[in-house]
Amino acid sequence: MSIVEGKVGGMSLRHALLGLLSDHPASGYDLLKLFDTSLANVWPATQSQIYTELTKLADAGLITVSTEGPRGRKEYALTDGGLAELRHWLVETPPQRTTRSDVLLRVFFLSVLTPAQGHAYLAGLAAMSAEEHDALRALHDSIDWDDGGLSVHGRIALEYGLRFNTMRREWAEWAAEQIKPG
Amino acid sequence: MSIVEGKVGGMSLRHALLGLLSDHPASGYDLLKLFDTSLANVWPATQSQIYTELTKLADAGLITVSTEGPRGRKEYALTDGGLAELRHWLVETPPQRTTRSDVLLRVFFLSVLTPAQGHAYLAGLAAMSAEEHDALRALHDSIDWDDGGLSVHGRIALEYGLRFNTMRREWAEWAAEQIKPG
DNA sequence: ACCTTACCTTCCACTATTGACATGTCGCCA
DNA sequence: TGGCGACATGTCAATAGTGGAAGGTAAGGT
Repeated sequence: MSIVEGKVGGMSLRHALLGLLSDHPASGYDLLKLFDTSLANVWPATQSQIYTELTKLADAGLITVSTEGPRGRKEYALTDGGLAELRHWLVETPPQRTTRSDVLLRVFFLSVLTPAQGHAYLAGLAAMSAEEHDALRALHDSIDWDDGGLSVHGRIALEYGLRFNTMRREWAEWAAEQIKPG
Repeated sequence: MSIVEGKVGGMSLRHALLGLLSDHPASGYDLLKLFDTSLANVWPATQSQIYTELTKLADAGLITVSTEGPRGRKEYALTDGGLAELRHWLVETPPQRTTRSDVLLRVFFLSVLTPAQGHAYLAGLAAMSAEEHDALRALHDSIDWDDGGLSVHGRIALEYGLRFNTMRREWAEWAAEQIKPG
């Protein structure tokens, strides 16, 4: 049974924070950085959201705070309760996928444009995706995989980015074929 | 610095509604159904959200309403302004991808479980994905593609679902390999 | 000393989204 | 007649997420 009250299913920001803290203690700022790098493609979050949630988490006893002076950095660490909550979320609550894709939604309605416009749009989309893909692959290639250069987390996130972008690119190309005039 | 500033933003529910209405007029209930079928994998929305947004859209003059009696069905139709807004959104506002994946986030933190638990979790995930994939493929195969059985929208949505699930399944299998004990 | 550049936290107003609850019409069938 | 299920809309409270503004600290260079 969950330690946290309330029956809401979502709240994954909370668990993302607990998950990051399960590795080692960190400040809000550290976590913010991690969200902007490792988790950017998986669960984006803003600064205001992170600090707010950290306060709630501390109030709920899932993490502890240690301050360095009255206005200084605060370091947060996972408590036993927090780890339990993280495990509970992982194994006992069903994943719910609510993927909202702005990009896909656009392509869905491309028929309101002229064929030329639609085609140009898709070409642009494919190019953008290809760029992202190349950038990711370059990053991927620059890492010495046998040297522990990246944690398993980072490696998985990277690979996910690669695969995700490959799919997006291929899909945009396929969609372009479907809408092509003639 | 960009010339165009001001509120850029999500608000894609609004455009999803405009897009659906660009095909033909419909009631809130009709749109609700469309969201539950065609758009379920692209931009999920609830009933309350849809009715609320339709009212706002009508207030903004982007759609018109025609009622059938005091408590009956209301039919909404796109205005010229609405179509212009839809086209504007498509061609002039940059797509912003904010994909939040509950599933991926979970896999990201699987290391807090025992290897056996983690492995079991991934196996379950892969199985779930495979089921969805099979269901989608069955649906796909049941359609007579040469008979106009599905609009280009529906076809694209279906194909997207297929590709998305294929990717999820393959990815889950790949991730299982990475975390496998030994 | 002054300035810049990280580092670090808090607060606020707003929009989006969820998950109920409430209400009513209509046609069908036992 | 009474109930059931599909059709259909409206409203609410609560939570999640966005996009800033506004601070304060600490270290290093000129």
